[in-house]
Amino acid sequence: MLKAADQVLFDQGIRATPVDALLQQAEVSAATLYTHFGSKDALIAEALRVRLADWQGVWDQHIVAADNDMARLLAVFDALASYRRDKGHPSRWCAFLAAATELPAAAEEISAVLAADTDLLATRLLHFSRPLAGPRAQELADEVLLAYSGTLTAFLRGYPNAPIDVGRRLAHLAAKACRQPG
Amino acid sequence: MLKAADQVLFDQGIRATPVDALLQQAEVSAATLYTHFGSKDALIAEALRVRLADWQGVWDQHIVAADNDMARLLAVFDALASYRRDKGHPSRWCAFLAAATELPAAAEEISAVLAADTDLLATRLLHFSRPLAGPRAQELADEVLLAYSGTLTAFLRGYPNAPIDVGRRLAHLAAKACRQPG
DNA sequence: GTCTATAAGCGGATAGAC
DNA sequence: GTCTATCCGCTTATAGAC
Repeated sequence: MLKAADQVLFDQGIRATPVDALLQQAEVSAATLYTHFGSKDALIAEALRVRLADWQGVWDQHIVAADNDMARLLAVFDALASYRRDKGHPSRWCAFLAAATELPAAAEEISAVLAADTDLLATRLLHFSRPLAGPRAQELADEVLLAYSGTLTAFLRGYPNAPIDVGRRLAHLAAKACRQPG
Repeated sequence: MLKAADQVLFDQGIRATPVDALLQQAEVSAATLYTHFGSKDALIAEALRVRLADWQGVWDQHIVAADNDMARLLAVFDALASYRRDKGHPSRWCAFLAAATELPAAAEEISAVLAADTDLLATRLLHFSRPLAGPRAQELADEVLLAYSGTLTAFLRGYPNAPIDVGRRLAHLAAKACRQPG
């Protein structure tokens, strides 16, 4: 059920997907969904929570595998590539940003996950920016987050090609600039 | 009517806004909307076309005002700041990207405007990248487009603060790097 | 717990008068 | 061309049997 929801909701669109489509995909019946989750919104929230946990796990692996400060900062781009590659059904772009756009008056339960995603990004990128940029760590973290968000949005836009490479390049430049001010 | 549509659709959300809300905002009646536009989708498409034309005009002004190659490339960020400042009701982020997310199976009329926006960005940024980056112009244009998209998405994410400054900084770095390879 | 069938409400669109 | 009133379909959610 959750797997089906993740696949269809974030590929076809959250609001564009009627509950019936989820039921059909999961091969269960309406009553089952509503006894387990209570509402479509609650199902969305749960699917987002699962997704955030999965994504964090993939990112963790790439951080552990990185062997220097620069690689740890840029691991977020490698993790994104892995996450999308390993997932059978890659979402159209970013499920969290899609939810923010499609559900502007989302239930607290939903917006909390979006905030958690942004917070995870901001916190980790700042952490990994410190050894590279010292006092300019916040500046660097902001730049990398922007490059990362730009990469995600490039999937939605369909342009440019190979957005992960472009975003990674941008982040790399930003990191080098903070080491060599001017 | 179009002004009301632009304000409400792209601030409250396209799908989240019922036709009734647009009618109330514009102080007209349902029949009026449907005789003039034919459908909600057609109204959305027209609002997007108007918005693209306005945006292009603002960008034009900032290009003309720029007095060197670097300023012309970065004018897109100044134009974005102007556009949002001068608009009474700034949209939540980018109307075109919002439409792409909210209407995944959009009518051709709508997706054409999105394609036109991306095309305008890609074409102009490549044009202004040439004098700065020469053979690496495409590379630079991709990077600036990514930084620009990241800036827009930062409005949706609510983070980082001052996204236009961050995006502009990234684009500037990318341009400098193309002038000084390595 | 899961199914079938159905209720309740909303949103987009239209009919017909003026 | 605009309004009032209304229709129709879709979507979410529930009731009641098994």
